[in-house]
Amino acid sequence: MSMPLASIAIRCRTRQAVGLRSPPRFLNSLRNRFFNSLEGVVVAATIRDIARVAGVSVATASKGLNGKGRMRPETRQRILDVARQLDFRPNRNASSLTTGRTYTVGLLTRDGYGRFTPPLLGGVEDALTVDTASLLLCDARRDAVRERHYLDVLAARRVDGLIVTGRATDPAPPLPRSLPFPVLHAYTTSSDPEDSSLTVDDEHGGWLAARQLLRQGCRRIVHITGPASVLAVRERIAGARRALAEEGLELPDHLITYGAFTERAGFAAAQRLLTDRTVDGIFCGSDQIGRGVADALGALGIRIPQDVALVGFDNWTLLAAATRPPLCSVDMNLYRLGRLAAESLLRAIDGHPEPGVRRLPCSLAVRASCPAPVTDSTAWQDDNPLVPDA
Amino acid sequence: MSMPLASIAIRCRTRQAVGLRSPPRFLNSLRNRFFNSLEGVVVAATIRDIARVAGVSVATASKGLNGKGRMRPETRQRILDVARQLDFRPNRNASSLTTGRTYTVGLLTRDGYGRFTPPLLGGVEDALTVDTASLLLCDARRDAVRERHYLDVLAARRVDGLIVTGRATDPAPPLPRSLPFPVLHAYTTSSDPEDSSLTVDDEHGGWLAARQLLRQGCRRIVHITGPASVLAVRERIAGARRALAEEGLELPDHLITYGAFTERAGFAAAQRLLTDRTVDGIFCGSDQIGRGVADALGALGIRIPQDVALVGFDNWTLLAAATRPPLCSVDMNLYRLGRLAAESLLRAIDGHPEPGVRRLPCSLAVRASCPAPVTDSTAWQDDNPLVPDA
DNA sequence: CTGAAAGCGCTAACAC
DNA sequence: GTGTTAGCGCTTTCAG
Repeated sequence: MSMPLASIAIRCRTRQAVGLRSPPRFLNSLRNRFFNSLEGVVVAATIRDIARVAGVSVATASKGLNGKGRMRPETRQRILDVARQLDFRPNRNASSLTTGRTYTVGLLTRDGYGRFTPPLLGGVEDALTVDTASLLLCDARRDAVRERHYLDVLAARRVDGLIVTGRATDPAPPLPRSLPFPVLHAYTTSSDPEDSSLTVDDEHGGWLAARQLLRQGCRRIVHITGPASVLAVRERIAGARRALAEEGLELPDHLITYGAFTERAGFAAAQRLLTDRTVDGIFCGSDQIGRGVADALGALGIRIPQDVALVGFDNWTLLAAATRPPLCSVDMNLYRLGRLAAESLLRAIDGHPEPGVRRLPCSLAVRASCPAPVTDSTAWQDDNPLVPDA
Repeated sequence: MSMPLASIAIRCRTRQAVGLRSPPRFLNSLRNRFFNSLEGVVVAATIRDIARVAGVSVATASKGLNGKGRMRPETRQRILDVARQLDFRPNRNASSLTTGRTYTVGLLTRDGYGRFTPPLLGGVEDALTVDTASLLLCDARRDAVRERHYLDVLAARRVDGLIVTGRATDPAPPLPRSLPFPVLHAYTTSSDPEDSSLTVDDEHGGWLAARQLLRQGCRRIVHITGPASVLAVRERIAGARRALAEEGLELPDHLITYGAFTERAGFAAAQRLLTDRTVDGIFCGSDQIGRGVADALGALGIRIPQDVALVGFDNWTLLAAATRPPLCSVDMNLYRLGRLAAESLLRAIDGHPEPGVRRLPCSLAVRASCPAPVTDSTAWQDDNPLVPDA
């Protein structure tokens, strides 16, 4: 019963090498079953081996292995035992031929592996493993040709679905329709409302940031942020205005500085703004800006948060925690976004697409630059093990 | 000749949904050929469709599509034309069944998607696309169970090879031998000398850093770095010592501060060290440390580089460029490392493994904190489009 | 130069 | 309960 697998006495390291020296017929039928091992080449067990050794038919072996159909418990057990002994690994490529499911989803990034995609990746992968699905990675950079190419590759591999990520939440031109798999846009969004997109609620993030400054007691709040051409920038402003309005305050245009999302820009803007010593709170459009602002305030001898409180955006721990003092920041919960995106895609694959754009709320990571305690559930939960941390 | 594909009049969005309502026999044979499109479900063309429409046999169609064998040029052309018209996409899972190659390689990271893996990813992917191979992503975190699980998954998917990355260059316990595919360790290394590893030459990096400080005219150089338990830390020290020795100088133990790779640690160490005002150069073990050091010097009124020159490590543009002044830094060329790792793996897949540990030289990104001109070819080439930049 | 036939590893419909 | 049979889409002999 525990009949060992044949171990062919050719010493070599790869299937390819074997393929080259193999006589036409004999080894050919074994072509994709070669394993390397210390003893040389070993042949991977197929379901036929299992069936033979377990003394059942191939069909029964299949059912036994997949827990399908009805059969005597001891038969099933025997099949499973044999499979374990022979170190059987069902060839998923073969099974997908008949089932039509590959349990593979593609991830197409238009952003390389910049700042936003990696945290997403972690969430996506975690959600997919539940369904034993795997992730196929495609980086289209910002190149339409590459993108087209990858879509072909993904189609050729018959992925069950696709997640698209990008560098901004702005609606991007949709992928070609009539793709042979459902698509879900994560972080980035599609301009076609029929598509499914899951992204960040930047309005909410802006609201959280401003409200935190208000709680800290700030009354004269200014905003230093990125280019106005970026949707997220405009939405965060809208959110901040809503928070201020709730207290009867305003964020007029002349108190907003648009620029780059960089430390340098933050530093320069802060120097300029702080000639007005009545400012008591700054909402920074990114942690990089926040970092530059903090440095500028430090240089000017302005105390944080006593004189001016600061809230950043992104909760990029590495940066926010190293700021002096540590930077309170809005977290976009990208890990969770990835997770939910993958779950939504799995539902779409199961025939329940969820078209339209959905936005996920942000949370707040309270730190010393604006330490007012957060009493409700918007506090940042550390469910993001994948943020590069220090 | 341009006979259109049948377009079944069932409106629905996914194969699954079709599968559910499909009568047993008829649609069953079409199970994995459903496509979505505006008109409803469309059936993907198979090689049989091509053959039929082109008026040849399946075998001929196959040869024609793959450019194999001999055949009349016009026959081949006809086949290709039909394939294009029918938007034919060969099912790679099916072909891998017969060829034994999946043109898929796995990437197993033990580091999540932290600091070092993403730049690597870009290089790996670029090298793989040349071979039309795809990347299957597996994040084992630091969990042995997950790792074991993923190895099974990869085996079940019959990947052609595997790249393993990790968070440090220290030799890690090898994967189980007798894996059914060749393995290449990138950045991380295997403690088994039979395995193939490609990593960074930290000794060279340390040498570059110290030599740059020497060129700047520094004579009393100190080193602030991470924990001594990290191999890279020790190797960089060895390299720095070699550079200093070339000038008859030394880097005695008491001028080395071990700590964490953080800004905070760099800041504190610099404050302590600079009570000794004869120090004129600091080699920082990471850009984070460098950043902290620069801030400390700034606070002490010490000018960079006039009073003290600074060289960092990692060339993490985001950090190094934002330092005041911008931080000169050693680049580990991770994009290139990824590229070369993938190329080496492809050779291993082709039967030419390259066992042992190979180390790739570093380069130097010269910036204002230590601006001595670099005359030779060790200057940092900007072939790393994937470093998150600003 | 082309095609018929066999087979890759696995699943599923249907008899027995 | 279990086995027989017929595929999935593609490649590869090998005979014509």
